[in-house]
Amino acid sequence: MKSFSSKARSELKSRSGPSRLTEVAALAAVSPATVSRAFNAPHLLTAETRARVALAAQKLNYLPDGLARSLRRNRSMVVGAVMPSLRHAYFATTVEGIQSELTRSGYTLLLGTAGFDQSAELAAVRAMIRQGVDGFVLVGRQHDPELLPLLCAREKPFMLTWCYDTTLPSVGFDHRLAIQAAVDHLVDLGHEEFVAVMAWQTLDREQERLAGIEEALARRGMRFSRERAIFAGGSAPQDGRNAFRAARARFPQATAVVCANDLLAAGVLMECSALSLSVPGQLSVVGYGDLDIAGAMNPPITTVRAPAEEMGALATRSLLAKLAGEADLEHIELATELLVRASTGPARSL
Amino acid sequence: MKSFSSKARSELKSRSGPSRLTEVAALAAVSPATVSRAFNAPHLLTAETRARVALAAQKLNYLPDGLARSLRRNRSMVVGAVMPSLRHAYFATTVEGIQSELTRSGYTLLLGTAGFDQSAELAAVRAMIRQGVDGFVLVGRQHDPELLPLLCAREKPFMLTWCYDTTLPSVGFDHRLAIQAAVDHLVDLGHEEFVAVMAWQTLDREQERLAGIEEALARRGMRFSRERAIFAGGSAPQDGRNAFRAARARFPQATAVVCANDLLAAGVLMECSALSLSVPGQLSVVGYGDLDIAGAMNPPITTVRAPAEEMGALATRSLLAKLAGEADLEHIELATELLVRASTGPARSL
DNA sequence: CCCGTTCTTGAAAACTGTTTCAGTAGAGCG
DNA sequence: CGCTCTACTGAAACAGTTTTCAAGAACGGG
Repeated sequence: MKSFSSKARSELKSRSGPSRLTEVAALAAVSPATVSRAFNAPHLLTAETRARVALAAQKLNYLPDGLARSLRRNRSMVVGAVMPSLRHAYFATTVEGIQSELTRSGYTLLLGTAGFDQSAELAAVRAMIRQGVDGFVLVGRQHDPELLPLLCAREKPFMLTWCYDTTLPSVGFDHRLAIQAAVDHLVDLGHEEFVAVMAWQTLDREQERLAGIEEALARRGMRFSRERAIFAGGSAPQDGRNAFRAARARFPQATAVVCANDLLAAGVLMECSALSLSVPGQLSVVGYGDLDIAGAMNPPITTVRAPAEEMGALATRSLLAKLAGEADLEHIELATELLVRASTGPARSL
Repeated sequence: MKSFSSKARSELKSRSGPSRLTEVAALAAVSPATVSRAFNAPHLLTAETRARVALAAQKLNYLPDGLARSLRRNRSMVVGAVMPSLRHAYFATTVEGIQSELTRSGYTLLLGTAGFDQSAELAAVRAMIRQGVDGFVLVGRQHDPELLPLLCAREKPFMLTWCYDTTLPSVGFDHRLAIQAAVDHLVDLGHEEFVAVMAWQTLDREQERLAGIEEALARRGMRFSRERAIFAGGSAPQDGRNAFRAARARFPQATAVVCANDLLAAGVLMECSALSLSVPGQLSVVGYGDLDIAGAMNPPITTVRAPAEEMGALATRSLLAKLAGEADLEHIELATELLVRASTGPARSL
């Protein structure tokens, strides 16, 4: 005991903070290498040594320093995700999916938000590379031109979510097909005059949706002119409300409104209620994304369910597989589902 | 040129990955120390050396390794946040507040979700400590008993959000006062028979709200029995709907419903609409939190605005100040605001 | 011209684990 | 008993920075 106390005193050198590997080693009377093995390759040690180390570690409340370990191993067990925003439940839900999959495998999440700004996204990715993340989960196909080269140069595997692409590792769904289900549904109900309420003009996903609307109508022999798409410049209910007012001013005869997301659709419904327009009696409205709000409105909104959480989870699983050196699906296409609710009905007879 | 190429070749040793500090040093023909200074204390160098290093770094596409730097500096420029969930816009918004404040100061965010489970929260914090985060932003007052001792032992500063406490570093508001504003409003409208629709029985915030309801009524000479609080066991609209159905079965004469959050309130409204109960004609409903959904419902829900983003931002600012060694406010109390909308009205005459 | 400053730079130690390599002890076998 | 083989452990190198200390250069004052 005496030998220990003197040893410990010389080791401690008045250090007070959290304990180091070497202190555990000293207390357990083994070499640092052995302590390291006790944590990383216990099968290499005698049961007795292992127990001694475990006891010492516990006594000192030892937590290995992940930075040092990551530095040496060149592996940090952290993955980075950059989302446009968390205000929209869409992406927040995707983050939940990422999280749950990561913690299952002992990984941690470094999160950034970039607010639909490509250079902010690039900056976030750079910062994360410096922090040594092992891989990335990103959103969408549109990025700063420097982004993908950077990821390649640093050999950081990544997965894209919210888009399906055969040339890039991605998990998503076809925004075109998804919205076409909604449009088809409206056409089946006899609608002929459409307007669209979209969020951001510059976003690729929005453009795809728009193309989807055009295509679906074209297939049924109708024409959708791009003027009939109003860009709200935001995706809060109030934006939808304003956009719909503008749309209605220009196309009063429209009987069907296709919205780029459920918040916009909720705004449209609010305006309808203010105008005493009956939904679906006089006007049918479809949303996109299946937020809580869609089911809660009165009437509940017909919408397309986007597999937000699944995308996060599957992207992460695929990424982790890649990190583990296993081959895994790189291009995953998920299905969407049209949820027919009470905001859509037969076209009013004119 | 010849001397460089041979030098470079010997340096490179067939390494192909991203470049190191020493490689930059070699290319710029200076010592590693100088390169380090070029990044961290440029004023110590001649303009000429600085330029040479900058050029070399750019040529090699050099990004400093944050892990090594953090290890040496004992400072990672990462802060950790553990939220109960991101599905609820409340906490997602708080994360946004944290994020924006962090990026402003060059910090990065390590995010965890713990789903209202204290041991999961503890595990997340442990993992983050291993990853070397500099400090924490957490939610609420209730934690695993080991959590705070752990943070103290590791000398990790932290801030609590969504609670106001004079003994712990925290930024929040008084849940009691907040809900009392709503209750007072209802009493002013002549309501006497209350029920409450709450989410989780075990949550401290819920208990405070409940206490707030009791107190507000007591001050006005009324008594609120705890049986009149129904715990939905969740906070989706559907949970609120079910809970309200149960509440109504037991207290059919109630004219006012106080909900612990807006999603629950939305559910209550849905059930009312299904029962053809007019709101606010026959029943007044108040929510809590000012989610999008509250303003979008029909009628829009009277609710108490919770400063979710501000809490995140202020907590972060205070944390960063502490990390910078500056003293800063440790106990910040924010105000809430009652948003009177159309879901509340005079008590129906019995 | 010499000495004390000040400025700029480099050498080497440090940060904390991991991993390779080599060595020791014990077991098994002839 | 000696040899080989295996199982376990330790010494030392290593990961990529930062930082301390000291040395050399330049410079001004006396």
